Amino acid sequence: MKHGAERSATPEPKAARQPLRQEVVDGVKSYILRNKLRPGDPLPSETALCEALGASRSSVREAIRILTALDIVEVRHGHGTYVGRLSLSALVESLTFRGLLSPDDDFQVMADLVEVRELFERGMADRLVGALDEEQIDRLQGFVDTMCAAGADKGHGFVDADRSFHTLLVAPLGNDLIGQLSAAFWDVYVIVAPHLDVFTHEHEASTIANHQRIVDAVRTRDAAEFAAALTDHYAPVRHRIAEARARR
Amino acid sequence: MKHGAERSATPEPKAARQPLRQEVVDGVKSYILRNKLRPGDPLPSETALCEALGASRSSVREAIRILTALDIVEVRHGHGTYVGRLSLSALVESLTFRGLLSPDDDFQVMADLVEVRELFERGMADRLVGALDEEQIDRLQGFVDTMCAAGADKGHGFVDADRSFHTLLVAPLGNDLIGQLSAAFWDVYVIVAPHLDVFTHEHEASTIANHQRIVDAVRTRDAAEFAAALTDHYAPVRHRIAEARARR
DNA sequence: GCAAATTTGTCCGTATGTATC
DNA sequence: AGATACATACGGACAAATTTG
Repeated sequence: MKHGAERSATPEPKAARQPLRQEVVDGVKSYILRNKLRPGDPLPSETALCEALGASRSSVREAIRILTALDIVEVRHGHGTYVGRLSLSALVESLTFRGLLSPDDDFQVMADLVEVRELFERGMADRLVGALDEEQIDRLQGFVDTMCAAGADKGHGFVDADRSFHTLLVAPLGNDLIGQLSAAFWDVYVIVAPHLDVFTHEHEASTIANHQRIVDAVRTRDAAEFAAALTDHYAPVRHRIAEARARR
Repeated sequence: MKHGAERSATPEPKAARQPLRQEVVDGVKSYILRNKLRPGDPLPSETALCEALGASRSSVREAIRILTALDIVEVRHGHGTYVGRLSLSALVESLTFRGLLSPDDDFQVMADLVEVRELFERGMADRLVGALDEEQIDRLQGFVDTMCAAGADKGHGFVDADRSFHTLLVAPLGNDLIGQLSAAFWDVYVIVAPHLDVFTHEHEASTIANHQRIVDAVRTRDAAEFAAALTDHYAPVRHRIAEARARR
């Protein structure tokens, strides 16, 4: 025997042994938890992890790749490895690929996605119209104005403002998960839609008008009007998806 | 020069070049999309991918690790690599770690999680009481009966039935994403809660009673009672989290 | 600005464990 | 049981990026 001579701690003669890289994954996770590290904190170098965990550099590197895919660690070339931001980037990548893969009725993924976003905002309508303060409403108005001015920008400014608008809209709930999920789904939609002939920038004027209506409803604290405005905002999106689906 | 002699396709003299393994990641993704593969379909072996994409085993293997973390590919030792199931397993791992990492008020993650699950079910109450057919309601009742009988089982049968109950509850929406997110959040909760001294198996009797009430409300197609039953079901969970938070 | 040191990125060769036929 | 194909793991070497003296 030359390589995997001993697994030191646990021989595990019969039980199905997990790959060594998985032990490294767990080891790095434990290290972060044990030392109560925060996103951005430095981690030991690859060589240090090798001798600390008793694995070769290949195994350590593969483990690090897994952890980076989950945004649990972050690597900077020639600099070092650090604790990641724990974002939902893995969800975005996973859902994006799922959206691109589906063969015939792939649009179901997109429809589901938009429906959840609408559910977040409509389901929290009562709390939102009460929780948004004047300063936040002004910022919402600012994003609407930006969308108006971004007609020539060909998308960049427009979609960014749209994303910021909906992110800020659910922010005062105090539920970070909802905000991050909403943003993640928005990202997936923007990436996948162009590949499916779902035209997003067709009716910019009406999209802006609907956003304006949402702002007005929030400003007057009218929950019913707020919910109605959301319905009218998402209906065209739903319609465009159904339209593209019918084209196949 | 010996190793990175040529990047064949794109020299990219000035632009910030991405790591080779990322090109392999994109290459495998493109391969799956190009050939319209489905979950379970076989992928080329590592050596085949090496010459096809012009990369070494190390780079290919690291790329595969990234793709397995996202459940885009699945590897069976000594057998081969296949298209993965595209589940939300990465979300579960990511959120679980986030839940375990938080320093002082980590319970916010758990509270957010439960709130989203409740939002899914309460926000869709109207549609759910209409969409669930008799056969599905009978199966819901079956899970409640299982929870009753699983008192001695010490959790295993109990939690499984609980998971199945809520998964089936949102299934008739026809929105797979909601079902998978709901299940993923449930998994995270079950994994993280024990580490935070959130006692889940304390009031089994009342938990079962609340599930029974949900079933009864669905059977009589009473949306208001259904929503009320959900509130009473989730209130204790929320309370237990707040209770554990107060203990610190 | 330069050179050295540190750290990650990539490659190769080889040996081992695992599953299929 | 043997043969084959495949993934797993090791160790060493060099390339590229970054920081620092």
